[in-house]
Amino acid sequence: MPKSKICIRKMCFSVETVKRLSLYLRDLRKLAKKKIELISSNKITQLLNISPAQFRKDLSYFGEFGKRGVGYEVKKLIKKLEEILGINKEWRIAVVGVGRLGSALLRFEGFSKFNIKIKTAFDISKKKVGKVINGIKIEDVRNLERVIKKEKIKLSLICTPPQVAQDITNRLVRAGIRGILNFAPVALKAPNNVFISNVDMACELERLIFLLNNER
Amino acid sequence: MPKSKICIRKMCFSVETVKRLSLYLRDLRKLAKKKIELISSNKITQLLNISPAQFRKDLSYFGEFGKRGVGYEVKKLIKKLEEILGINKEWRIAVVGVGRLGSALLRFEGFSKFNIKIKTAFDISKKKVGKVINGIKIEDVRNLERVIKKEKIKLSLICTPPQVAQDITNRLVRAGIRGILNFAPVALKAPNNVFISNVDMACELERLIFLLNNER
DNA sequence: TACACTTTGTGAAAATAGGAACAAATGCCA
DNA sequence: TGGCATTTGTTCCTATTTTCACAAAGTGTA
Repeated sequence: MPKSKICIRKMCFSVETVKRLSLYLRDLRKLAKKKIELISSNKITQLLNISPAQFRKDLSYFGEFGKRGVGYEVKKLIKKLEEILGINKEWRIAVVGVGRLGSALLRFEGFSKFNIKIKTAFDISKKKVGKVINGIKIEDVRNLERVIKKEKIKLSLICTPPQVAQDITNRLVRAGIRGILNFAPVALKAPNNVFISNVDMACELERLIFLLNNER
Repeated sequence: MPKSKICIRKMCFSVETVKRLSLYLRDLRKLAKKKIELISSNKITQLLNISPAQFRKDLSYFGEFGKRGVGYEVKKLIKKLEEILGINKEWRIAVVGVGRLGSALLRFEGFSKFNIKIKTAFDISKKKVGKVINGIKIEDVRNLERVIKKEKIKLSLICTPPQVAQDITNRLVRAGIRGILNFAPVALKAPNNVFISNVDMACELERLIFLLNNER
């Protein structure tokens, strides 16, 4: 499988670049909080374990944001990154599966920083349907297609058991979803124009165990 | 920063290889459940969006596990992968921070598949300390070092607010922890001999938003 | 203005990862 | 047994990613 590449402005870069942009943005926000106005590529990458050249090259795909001999204006760069990432406008998302993880996510306040608003949630259990968590009403999963279409939601989190995740994916795609963040431990299939990203605790833990187990 | 590499048996491979091993293992277990005894590199990678050559190369770092003209014995390969990953023996871990995510993890049954046992949990809140969730007693975070050392725990999950995650990391390292799975949205610093892995919802979501925002 | 310092942006080089392709090994069937 | 069909393990080549290194551009000072 070829690594996915992204091409805009006649240049191509990898998804890794995009992930790093998020990291930069997070650190820049911290700096802004500390009232730091100017930062060099050297300083900002010291904390992140990324090389300064990488930082500069990542940004270079999108334009010139620094001033030679000076560095980068923190506030300005934050604005630019928010623009590049697309989080300068609100994104409404759905959560499918209101188990322990799903309900933790419904209550998670951190999303608003990225202009993400959980608009609706779905579950199959009679007990949960109709309940309201953190202002979000839990809908019957049978109405998934209808609600997603009506609300024109384009992004969804999947927090269901792995056995039903693929079925949910198919239904989400049919309903017009274009991006899925999958927490279920299963590799999902979807058309090429639907982006899937996996949060996989198992893999990460196993990686750590492998490393501890294979030292020296 | 150079990409981290792992070298054993005179060969070097990337952490990506290790992550893929986890994916292979997961699929092999599914096949075993379906009573499938033999599988080819072609078949198993079809589901995973990985090339057969990649699969074979990943395995080749650790030995020869297939039979030419035939394929791989599912059960045998599962055993081998468990051995390679180090999950053939029990790993006891700690969870620091019993908020919504932390308590969801304490109740998560999926760990046992990887021979992972949450041995202890820590929190700062008086309300939570002493409570037992899913058989796991919540300890006062002030006793972190003592308990970790006494129980000889080597792996920990961090589910605290980001502001305290670095301080917790420092204390865990002092107590002898060798691997950390970090859920807090912050880049943690630790000595080179301590492995850190991040589960970063924010980055993943931002990546999806970027992709949706930059189509065509 | 001249000169010494910084720091960016970027083309070129180095390092890394991925994939095609094929010899070697195995099974099957006539 | 011989020939054909599979499929692995591995080499070599290609593509991608990261880093190096330096010109260009800006600041500060005398």
